[in-house]
Amino acid sequence: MSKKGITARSQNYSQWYLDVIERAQLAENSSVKGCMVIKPYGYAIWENIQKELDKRIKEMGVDNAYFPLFIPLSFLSKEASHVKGFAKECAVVTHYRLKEADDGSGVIVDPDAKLEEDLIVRPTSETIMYDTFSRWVTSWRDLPLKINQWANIVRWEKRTRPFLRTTEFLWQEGHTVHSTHEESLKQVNEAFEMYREFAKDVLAIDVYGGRKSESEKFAGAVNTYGVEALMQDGKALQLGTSHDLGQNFSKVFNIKFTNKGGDIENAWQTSWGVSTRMIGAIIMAHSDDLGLVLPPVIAPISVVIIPIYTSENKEEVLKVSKDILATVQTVVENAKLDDREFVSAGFKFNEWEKKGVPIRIEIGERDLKKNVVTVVRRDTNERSEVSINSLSTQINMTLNDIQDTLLSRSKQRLAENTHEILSYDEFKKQLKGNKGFIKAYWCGKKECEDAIKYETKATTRCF
RNA sequence: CGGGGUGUAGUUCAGAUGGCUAGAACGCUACGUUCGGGACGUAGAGGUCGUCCGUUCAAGUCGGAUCACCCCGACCA
Repeated sequence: MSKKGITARSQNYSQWYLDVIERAQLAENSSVKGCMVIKPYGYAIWENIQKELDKRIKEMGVDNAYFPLFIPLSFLSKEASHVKGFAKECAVVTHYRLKEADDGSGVIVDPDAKLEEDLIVRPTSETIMYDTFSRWVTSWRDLPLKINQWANIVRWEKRTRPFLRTTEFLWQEGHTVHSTHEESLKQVNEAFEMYREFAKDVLAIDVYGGRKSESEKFAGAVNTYGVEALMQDGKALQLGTSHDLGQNFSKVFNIKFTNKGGDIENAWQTSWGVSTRMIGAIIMAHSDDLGLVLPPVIAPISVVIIPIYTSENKEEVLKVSKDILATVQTVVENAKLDDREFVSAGFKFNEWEKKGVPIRIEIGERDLKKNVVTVVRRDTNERSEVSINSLSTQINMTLNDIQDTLLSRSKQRLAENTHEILSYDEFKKQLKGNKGFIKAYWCGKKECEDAIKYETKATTRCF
């Protein structure tokens, strides 16, 4: 056992999850209850997720924009089921100026300037965006309108969990407006497929996708399609959702356009999003008892080089290490040489292991003699000696292989937990008290034959 | 909102039945020796024991109140 070990998964999965976050320095609790501080290393992962996702969003013809953090309370109330779903978790701003106490003590006391209309802090941006869209859309020529925003949102959940459910979190929300339902449905599917592929190609997580049940669909949507991943403890986690909003919002926010024939119609809409919860999914899908394991595509550092030297050969080892860094950087930009002094090599091994760096290269006396370097891959912890000549190609291959290995593990896990097709009643019975395995059911209705419904408690239960 | 728990150093915690001039580990600072799996030595810095009130010659320790946080439920598109 190491000095400050991480709790084993088998012992306490929930504690293991928290330990990995702490030891990998991804995030920590803040002074504000339910809100976490995302530390530089954790944020770097988010930035890589953003980079990869933003590219794919733009490929769908979607533009980025930014809308206000505050939403007039009356906006939220316009769509009946929407307000019903979100009201309970909204933070509300009722006053706008603090004032100093009259006694001159400088103490700040409660404000007395009451807002004319209360503002809520956005729990999602449908309403504030669609109010704007109603002015942007007047003709069929304005459609489709496709907008995405990267933002923070606030949902006052009673219980929180780092990355999985926090009071404030970061996400991306796409909102589109179309002239026909057929076209908006296509968009719902396109976003859904984008998430599915993103999970596989970038996060190396195989997902189960399908239509969410009536009770789990988005408040205000006609239908919600979700992608769910299976974690190592056998529980499911919702990664992303894509909503068919029908005309529910366009009717109450007056998003209307004049069609080619000169008639005025309500538009058809979609919305879809993924959040920082994906970082939680990466942790739970890939990591082990030694710490974080990151898929190379989103690892902030994909190769770390650790020189091992004594006072006698320090100069030489450092020089070779710098050369190796240059070599590795010809194939991966984000390689790093850890040349910190007064920190032992063993400490460095441990630290980068906890942080999930996919490949570690060790360079010491033994390697120099043989003209090789020692390469250790994080996913399997296998060590091998690689000659310096073939290093760059070897690194490239290994990174690809790590990404593939993580995905195939994830695939296997999902396959082993085969979805059972059950009657709705049987499904409900089994779900009750269950850990939250993904289980699919067919409600028996003809119109549902093509989209088997599924439900999971993963997003509604903490572990 | 129910049930349980905890507030003592930067962090994690120890301090039965009141006697404290409040400790440990890790972390931190300085110097030196180290460096193939979390190094070591020496010297240091660091605290109104969550807050308020009470009991007592004496409170980290006992009582009351209050605040905060954590866990288990309930709730959670």
